[in-house]
Amino acid sequence: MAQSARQPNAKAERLSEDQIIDAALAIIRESGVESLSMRSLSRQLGVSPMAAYYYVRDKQGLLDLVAKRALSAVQIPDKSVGPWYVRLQLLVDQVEAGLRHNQGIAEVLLGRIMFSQRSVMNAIMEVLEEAGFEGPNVVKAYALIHTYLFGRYRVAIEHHDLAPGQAEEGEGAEDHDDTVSRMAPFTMNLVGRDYYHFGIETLIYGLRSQLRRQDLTDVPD
Amino acid sequence: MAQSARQPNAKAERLSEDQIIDAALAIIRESGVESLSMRSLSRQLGVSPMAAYYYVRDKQGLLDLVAKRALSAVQIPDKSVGPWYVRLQLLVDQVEAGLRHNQGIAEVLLGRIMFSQRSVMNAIMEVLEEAGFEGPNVVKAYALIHTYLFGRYRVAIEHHDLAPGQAEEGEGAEDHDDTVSRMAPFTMNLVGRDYYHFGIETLIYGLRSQLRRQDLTDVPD
DNA sequence: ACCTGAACACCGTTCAAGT
DNA sequence: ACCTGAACACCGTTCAAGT
Repeated sequence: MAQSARQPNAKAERLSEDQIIDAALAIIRESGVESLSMRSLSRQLGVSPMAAYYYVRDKQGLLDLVAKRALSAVQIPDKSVGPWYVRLQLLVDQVEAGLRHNQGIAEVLLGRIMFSQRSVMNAIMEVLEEAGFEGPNVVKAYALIHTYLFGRYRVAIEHHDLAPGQAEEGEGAEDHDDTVSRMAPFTMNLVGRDYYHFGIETLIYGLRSQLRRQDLTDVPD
Repeated sequence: MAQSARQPNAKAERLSEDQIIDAALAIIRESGVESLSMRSLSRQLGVSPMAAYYYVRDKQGLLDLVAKRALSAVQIPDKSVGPWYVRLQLLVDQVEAGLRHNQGIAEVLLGRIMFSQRSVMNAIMEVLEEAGFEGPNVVKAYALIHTYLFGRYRVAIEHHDLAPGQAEEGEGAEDHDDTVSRMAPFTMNLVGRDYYHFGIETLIYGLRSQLRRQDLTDVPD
């Protein structure tokens, strides 16, 4: 702290990867992923638009760093803690906590299949293997979980919905009907904790059914 | 056909909503949603950049039209065709067919919760109600299906993956290791039909488990 | 009614240059 | 080594204007 001549609360003289990630996360939390740009990042950091390019190859590289940070707290549960579905639950709960804490980050991770935190992906797949999934089914089961975990944040961003009665027809014109929002409580539900639990629970039940089916049909004919 | 003086294979003199949708779908199918812009659309149509704005309010309006068209062929199955899960299967299979035929369109629909083809959403929710889901659970079950159906297309766009052994560490530098693609068959699987069927099957099994649980716990205490 | 053109405030990225 | 500045090829959208 008293080591060098750095100003304490102003910005540091040199950038660092951590500073860049912090700035990016600040933007994402405040205004959403869609307003994170290389240029808004540079503004946040108080540097020139090109400064961050010394640390990341391109914008995708930035997103990878950010995604990695968001899931960095996830701990791989020990085999002793319980059966596979309990450990699976523990893993996805931690991922969900990371997503919830960094609102808007799920968007980034959806298409990247855990490029950054591959260890989390591997842990989930190992649990699935121990559960009894084999070969391509391990990947399929993982991808199903992945899609739900990261995809659900993209669903229903919109609030301004029309009344459900009136369907399409009519040749255009501005239907700016403000009869709005019998749908609003609907879209609300989707980011809530009970929806998350319902979904994960359903997925795990479904996977267990798949295993039972697999056992029955796995006898060589 | 012989009615007016329109040129047959050149572009028509006046735009129409249908022409605009066709042009947008052509771009999406050829180069993906990310390269559909109001400007690329205008180039495709051979008109000025602002021409389409007479027909749509903004880009989101364009995407709504496109999404609606992609699902326009979906037919609501009659109640006589079978139990709820069979009709659910029929519905989602048709949606999937629409998505498959218009590669890249799922992206658009994921965040819009069927803004355009609400009838499909309603049909699915009705089936779920007949299955035995009640109140908020109908929406939760629908959202789960929705997320899988439209979200899975966003997963694993990337092909250039690193070897799975080597984890992170090291202070940067270009790891342009071309040890690539033990992951490549993985990303391939995710757009295949068998992955789709595995996912939907698992979801339906899971939903059936939820119904059984619901029946057991629905007794007033 | 239907479309154009210029303009504004943005993007990501390359490339040469500064310290 | 670390950052800047100018430039290029893009965006979506507004607004006034043309036919």
